Amino acid sequence: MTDAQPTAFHDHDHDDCTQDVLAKVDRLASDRGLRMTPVRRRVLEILLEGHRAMGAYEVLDRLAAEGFGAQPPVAYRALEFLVEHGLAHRIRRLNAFAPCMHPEIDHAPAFFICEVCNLVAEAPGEAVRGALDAAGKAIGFRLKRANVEAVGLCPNCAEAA
Amino acid sequence: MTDAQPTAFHDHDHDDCTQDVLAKVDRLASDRGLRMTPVRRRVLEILLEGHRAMGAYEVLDRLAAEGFGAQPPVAYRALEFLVEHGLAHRIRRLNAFAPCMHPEIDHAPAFFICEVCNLVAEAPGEAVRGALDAAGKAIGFRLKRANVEAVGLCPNCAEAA
DNA sequence: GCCTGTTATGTGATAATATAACAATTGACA
DNA sequence: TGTCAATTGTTATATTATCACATAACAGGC
Repeated sequence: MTDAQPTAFHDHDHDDCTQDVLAKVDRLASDRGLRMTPVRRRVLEILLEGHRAMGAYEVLDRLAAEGFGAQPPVAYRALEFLVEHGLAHRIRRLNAFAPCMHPEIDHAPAFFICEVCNLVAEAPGEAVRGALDAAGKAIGFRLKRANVEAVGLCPNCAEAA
Repeated sequence: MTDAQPTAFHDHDHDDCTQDVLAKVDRLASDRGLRMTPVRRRVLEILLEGHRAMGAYEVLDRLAAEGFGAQPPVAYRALEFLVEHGLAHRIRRLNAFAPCMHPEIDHAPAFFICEVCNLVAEAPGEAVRGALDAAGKAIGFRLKRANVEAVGLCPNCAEAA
């Protein structure tokens, strides 16, 4: 089951939120034999610090400051690993990355990006994906992956406006 | 009304297809007072040459070869103009641009990108958009724009595989 | 243990994509 | 025809991403 309400746009205990995801990831990594090396885990933690998408170079700066390698491939490789294994998502619209909030489930996420506060929420996208599948089927397209990214105002910023 | 079947993945008279879009654009431009200057029109024509997405620098090379300016802003500005007025779309996944095949109608396109032959089809995305709207509404998000991009195999390449 | 193939990391260099800033030109139209 | 706004041209630079190759860590067989 997926959360009906993504936490991003709501007050919540973010430490809990983070720990929850990390715990899921640890379990999942040992189940699947993924190697959560120091860089990779640290990158995920960095992404998890806020419900924002982070550019590779922003991540890289953090890594470099902490004694990891300081060249772009260090960040890109870790990010690629996370994305590849469903532990993070790439938000194309922002040329940035966000942690996956549901690493085990919900593998058809839709992203809602607030253009004011830059918060990014990962919402269940099954219905969207269903519609997309149907549209693809209608034209004989064999759909593998999709990215669905919406831009607009989050509840808080919408109210403020 | 939107085409039920996008032409991209099917045999068709591409000259007709191109002329059709250009004619619509001309009409629309004069209706709305858009200035289809030489660069802009040429860029649109270049995009229309195939049902592929084209990078800004690829467009730029073509422009430069034809005597237009040879610097990136020349291409980016024309592309931005086209996108802004709904005459082209930006395919974030590819860092590239595709002509709009329905410049007047269908303003919730979903894109289907073939990972083998690189053809890009613009399919009606009303249903997808509807589902996305609903998902957004459920979390109180005021949706402004969205990009929906699917990657997979077009009918031809799927059959070949 | 220790060799060995594989996977991961570090580093330098560079490619590809995109924008800022400002000058020169063109077009609209009073 | 003068003037303002929009467009184009050009230089420079910012931002994002990858290549290529060396070094290090790890896993499994022996």
